[in-house]
Amino acid sequence: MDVPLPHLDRPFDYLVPEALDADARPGVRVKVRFAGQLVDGWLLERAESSEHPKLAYLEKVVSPVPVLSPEVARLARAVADRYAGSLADVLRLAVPPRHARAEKAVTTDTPPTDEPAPGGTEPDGSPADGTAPGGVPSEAADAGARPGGRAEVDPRGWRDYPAGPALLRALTDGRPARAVWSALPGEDWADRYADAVAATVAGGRGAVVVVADARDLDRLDAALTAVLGAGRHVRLAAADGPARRYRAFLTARTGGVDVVIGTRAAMFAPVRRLGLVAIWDDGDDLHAEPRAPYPHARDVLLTRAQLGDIAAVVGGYARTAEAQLLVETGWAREVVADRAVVRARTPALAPTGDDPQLARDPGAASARLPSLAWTTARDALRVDLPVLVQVPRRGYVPSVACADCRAPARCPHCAGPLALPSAQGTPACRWCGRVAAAYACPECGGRRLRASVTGARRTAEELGRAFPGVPVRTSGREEVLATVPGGAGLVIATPGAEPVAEGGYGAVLLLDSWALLTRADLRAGEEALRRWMAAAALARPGTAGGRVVVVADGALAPVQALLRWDSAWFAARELAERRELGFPPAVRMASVTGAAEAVADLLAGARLPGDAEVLGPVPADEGRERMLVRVPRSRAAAMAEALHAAAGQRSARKAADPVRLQVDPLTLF
DNA sequence: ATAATAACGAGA
DNA sequence: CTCGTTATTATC
Repeated sequence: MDVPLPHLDRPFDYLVPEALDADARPGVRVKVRFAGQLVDGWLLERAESSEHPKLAYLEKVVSPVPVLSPEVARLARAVADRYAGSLADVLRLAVPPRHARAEKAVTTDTPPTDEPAPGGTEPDGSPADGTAPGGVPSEAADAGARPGGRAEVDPRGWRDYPAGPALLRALTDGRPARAVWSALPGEDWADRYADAVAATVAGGRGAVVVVADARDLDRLDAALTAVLGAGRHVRLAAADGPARRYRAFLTARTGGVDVVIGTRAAMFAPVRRLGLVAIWDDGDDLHAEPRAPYPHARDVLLTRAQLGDIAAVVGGYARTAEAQLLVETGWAREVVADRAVVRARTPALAPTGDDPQLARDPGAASARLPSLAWTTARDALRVDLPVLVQVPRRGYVPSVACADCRAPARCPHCAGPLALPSAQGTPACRWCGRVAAAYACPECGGRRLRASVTGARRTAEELGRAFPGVPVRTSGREEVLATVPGGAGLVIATPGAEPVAEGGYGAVLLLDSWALLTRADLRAGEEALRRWMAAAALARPGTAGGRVVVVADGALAPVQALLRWDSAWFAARELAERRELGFPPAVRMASVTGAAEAVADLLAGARLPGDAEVLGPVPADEGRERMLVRVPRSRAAAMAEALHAAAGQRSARKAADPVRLQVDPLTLF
């Protein structure tokens, strides 16, 4: 039933009139009379009988195309359960709005088929909750004959990773390998994903690959066309418009292609005999769906892999704490290069202290650049190589940190972030609301706090003046460049918009890292490292003259991780810290946001597991407030169920003011 | 939203 | 005890 009310989140039985018998197949959209009015719905299954005493008739079959495949229906239910949401909400995300003309064009020749995914394990909510078997098979275990004598796919660049060739063989053999892949600097990730998809297709299975934005999608699109040829895959992205999107969706649904790539809209794409799900750069916040129930593409894909014995690859230059958890629980195997190979591919990386000890050169002074950054850029330009300068976007969140050692200030009670309500006020926790009157920094004992604010754009403009005669290009929100030519030139880019340079950059400068590192965000360190690695990966290797300068204290952990190109180390550290503080993904959290009484009402009615912790309330925007519920991962399903049921009670008695439920919200404040 | 149903209270 | 009215709850 396509109504978002949580208390109606269950199937309803209807009689099928004779005239609709042929069209009324599972997966079609229908219209039914419900509570006196016509509402949209989904036909989930046909049955001989019903428990319900008096049934109404199906009013109409909207279209005979069974757009909802059984696999996706099952996935949607699991996702709704995980996120304390309704099936109808998830289906709205999973099946794009119908476009009649596109439907006519696609379905005239090919009817959809429903081949169940092979294997299949019991849905248990989140895949990482248990330690399911999986991982990349070892070389030895893989030595045997492959079923059906399938052609082996050349592992190409995957040879740089000891577990890489075995991963590709597993894909061709249709085994559900699960990999967390740390890409080498300079790696052509799109080519590697194209290889993985080709290996899957060679084994007669399909694939879904999700990337964060249109630029990454274009790159993957080109790589796949090169490897598979044209017409073997479709792209599915909301930005491509409703008609194209629905057309691509139907092409996949009807088996016209076995490979779907796209932005997060593609995470639910129906693919026949799905054998591989993959995500690139899972730390990018664009992977988090902003509509209820706010599922994350990584988690949806992993749930999908878990439900269907499907291989999964979570890849990026940097590793998230969530990916690290998959490795540590044994759910996935890591695919990383040997240290010697990492060293050979990494550009020369150096930190430069935060105090801008300005260079003697007048140019550097006017650009407010630390001298090392300036000389590094100058040297690269002299040998006719391009220079990338990464500057943070405007509007990052200012935070409160220790004035002496600059450690982010955290609440002594719940470890939430401290904020200053006014310039001269007392710091208060943004989670539990407690006032930290006598705050003392746990790192250095300092008692003074400072807000950190940095200018961003000006730096970029002044840089151009520091290197006269050098062409300057910018890539950012308004205009994102995909590539730049190889010669001397300055490229100023905001994180995520860095163009690829032909032959690689001679120098990469990472500026204003201060702003990234002190953001009042749980993921500040992880996010900084992710952005730095993404930019630094575009530099040439050190042996070919590539250099990277990060304007940050070399003693800080994220900076250390960058210098050693070891995000696995950082992710493990990050995860350990979150275990200690009780943060996701080590625990599961849910946020409940709304009018104060509504939030209190919902929580009062929720039969939460006994070990659930309730934090707050803290003020949220527009006069609403927010509470956080925290449970061990083993109680995640119970918490989601309890919150969903409580929301159901409220909607059943038509409680007026709405409450927003969010499981594992991206930002906790 | 709206119809069935339970709950309630006044008058016989 | 019945009827008429109102709160409650389920919605095939």
